[in-house]
Amino acid sequence: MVSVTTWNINSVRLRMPLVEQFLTAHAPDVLCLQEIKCIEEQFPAKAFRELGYEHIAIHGQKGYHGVATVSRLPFREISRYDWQDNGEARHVGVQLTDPAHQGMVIENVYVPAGGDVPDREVNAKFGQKLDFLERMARWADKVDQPTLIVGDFNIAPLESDVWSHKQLLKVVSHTPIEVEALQRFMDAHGWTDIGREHVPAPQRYYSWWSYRNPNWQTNDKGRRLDHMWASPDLAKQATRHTILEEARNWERPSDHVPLTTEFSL
DNA sequence: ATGGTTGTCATACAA
Repeated sequence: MVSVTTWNINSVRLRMPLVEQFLTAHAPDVLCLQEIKCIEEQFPAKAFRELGYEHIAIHGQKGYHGVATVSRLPFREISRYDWQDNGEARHVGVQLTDPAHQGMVIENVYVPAGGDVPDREVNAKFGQKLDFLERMARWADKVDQPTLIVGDFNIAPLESDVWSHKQLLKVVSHTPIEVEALQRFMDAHGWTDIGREHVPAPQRYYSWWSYRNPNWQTNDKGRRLDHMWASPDLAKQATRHTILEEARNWERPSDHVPLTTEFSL
């Protein structure tokens, strides 16, 4: 069995106590973090090692963005793509090296949020988000190994991935143009959306609730921005998928919650 | 239509 968690942690240094709480209680084999918000030298590697996560791949930058993958299973870092073509740290790829794990590739990605206005003519960040997705699609077309790609995709593609489809149609993260770009990425490899395999639409499934709504639980204006997508054959080996919604209620929480998938490898 | 919050870094920017 191999278990993998993805979690946008929104500052790994600030939230290391929550990470420790999560790892102690749930102990996934691999943890993919997004928005670590630090450079490699500032990453709390020692704390991870002491928890048994001795294998660490960090792609960081000062203050913003940044991703890291930590693991109890041995891996080798294989890639750091700049799909935005602007030097931001938004991806790191690793491959498990123990033969028992069949060379499983784990890609950890943080798709840009894309700013507020869903129009690339007036909002460059939105254009960068769309370009990022197109470059991901071109890359996915060539993927030829069993791969799991996880992370904060910053897009909620399905109607049941948001609290109100109608009210969010013009809100960045749920606009048709983004959903279509994400679909091109999906079609380029034929990924399986593991989250929706295990929690089929139209069931409620959210992974993020804004800090701007203090009554997040009562109002439940969530979105499914975080995803775990697998190559078709690998997806068939996914046995369990969990959403740790309670983590949104922890003290000084991230606005995203951890998602975990277990594979029979 | 507007503002609501958080984190980093330095008082603005990204989400």
